Amino acid sequence: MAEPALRRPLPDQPVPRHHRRDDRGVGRAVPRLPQQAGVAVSNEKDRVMKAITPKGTDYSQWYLDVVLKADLADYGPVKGCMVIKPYGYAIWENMQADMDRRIKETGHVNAYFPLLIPRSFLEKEKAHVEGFSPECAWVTIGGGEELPEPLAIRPTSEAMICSMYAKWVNSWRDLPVLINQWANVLRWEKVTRPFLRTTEFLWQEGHTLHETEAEAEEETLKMLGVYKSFSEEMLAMPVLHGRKTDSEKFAGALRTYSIEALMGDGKALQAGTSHNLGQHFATAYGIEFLGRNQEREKPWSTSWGTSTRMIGGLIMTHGDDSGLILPPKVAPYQVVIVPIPPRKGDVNEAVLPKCREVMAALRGAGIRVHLDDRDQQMPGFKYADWEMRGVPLRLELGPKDLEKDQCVLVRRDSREKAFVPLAGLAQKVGELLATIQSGLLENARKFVADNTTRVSSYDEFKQAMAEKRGFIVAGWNGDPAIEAQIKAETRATIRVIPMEERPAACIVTGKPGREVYFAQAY
RNA sequence: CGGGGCGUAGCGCAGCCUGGUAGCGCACCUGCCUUGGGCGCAGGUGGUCGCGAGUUCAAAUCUCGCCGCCCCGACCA
Repeated sequence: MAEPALRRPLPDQPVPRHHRRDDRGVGRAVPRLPQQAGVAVSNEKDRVMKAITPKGTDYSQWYLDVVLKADLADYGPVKGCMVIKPYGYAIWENMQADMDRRIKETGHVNAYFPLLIPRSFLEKEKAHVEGFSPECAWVTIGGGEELPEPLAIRPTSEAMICSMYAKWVNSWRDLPVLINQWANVLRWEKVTRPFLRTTEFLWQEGHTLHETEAEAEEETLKMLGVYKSFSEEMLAMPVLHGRKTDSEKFAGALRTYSIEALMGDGKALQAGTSHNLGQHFATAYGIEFLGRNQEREKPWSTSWGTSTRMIGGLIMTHGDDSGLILPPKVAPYQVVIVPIPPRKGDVNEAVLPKCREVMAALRGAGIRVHLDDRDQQMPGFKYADWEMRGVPLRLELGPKDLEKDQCVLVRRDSREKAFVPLAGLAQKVGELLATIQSGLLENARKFVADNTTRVSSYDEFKQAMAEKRGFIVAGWNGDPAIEAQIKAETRATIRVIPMEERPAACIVTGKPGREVYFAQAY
């Protein structure tokens, strides 16, 4: 069988894939195939129809192709509002289940707060309302009548939740309040991209109250740590973590921390944020409690969130020119079984029953398995199809394998192929999945390391930004004006200030400062 | 919000310049055949050409207006 073909990415012609009814590739720097009326390139027409734009040709087109071709999402009728399709939603459910477990293990409970927020509520915290007003959507009519007060569709829930907390908290004994909610939020975005920045998105938002500033800070950092380990352990997506500069801080926060991942095109993606809100919201929303010393006090609050944006990060961290590559821990199907039907007249009709048997055995071992028993598709089609969807392991089982009591396992990440005895298969599969999971993280870490540049002059900085982007470690003196200047001149912004302080001279001014991580942001 | 591109079948496109009532590939349906890397053959289904005006005997095609979508940039999660 065509062993060499196994190692070759399928779309071996740079063919821009388009979607919907637009972008003919005109005006874009991408090659087009010569196109006669109706005659797609003859011997490769299928390949042409199904291909994904190679990353190197057009990274953002590659991303959109993968989202659509892997069947993760589709565009809805309203700009920026996507449908998360079952396959994409299954990934989210896997992420959600694990994140939920981590949130609960750190002592939080779930609740649900209303979607609609009265304008007067939102307006109580000045910086907050200013930060969100440009992207807020308002409901002004209800039941056919104009409302006495417009209602905001939540862009985030601090206003609603803090208002409720004001009712609920009376004593230091009521603290801490540790509540999380899973919800949708809406932010009116000018530029949208599936998963990365959508008008409506799904997330979890934790909102907590604490007796002291130290406790609030501890909570803020604890959740940042939860996000970091989730990202690395589940998504195999390595992240930097650290504090945001004032210009990147959440509207109304005292301090914002974030985790930042590096995408395949050298841009950074903020994948989760955690805020120490100080007493700003307690003050604005009138949350007070009677303290241990019998005096009225204001609690310290935090909030932290991760969203469906992480799915975008997942795609761009691992995907290749054949499509998605999913870490086993979040893959809806960890193994897909492709049966190779017996030839006509072949007495061996045991292939499908055997596949079902194998599926049952793997499921019994807790492995998520799908049997692709569609009889109208060729095996080769199925290989390409599931590769596009990123299934970590493909299991082929045909008449020849039955004779030898074996099957064929092919890894999505390395395309390595192995003949494996059916006896003890579940254990072998489990091991392979674990290997793939850790291998993906390792590769991603290597990518980050290879694309992190430490510079000591602004010239080096500019050169690094022009040549490879990625993370750039450089000295900064803490001046927002310098930060703005660097952004204007290079597009790089400070992604995080690392937790550990390392002194370094500012690359622009030469003044004493500290090392920070720069990158162009998504 | 600025720049660019594009709206014709589910998807990708041709037709438009030079008006005459819509075509190709894939997908889909039926049958046969095939199945270890995107099978093959034959026959089918499917479109008020983004919307609205105008010009004309006649508009996918020409004119004007509107709407939408994608990409790049600015801005913001």
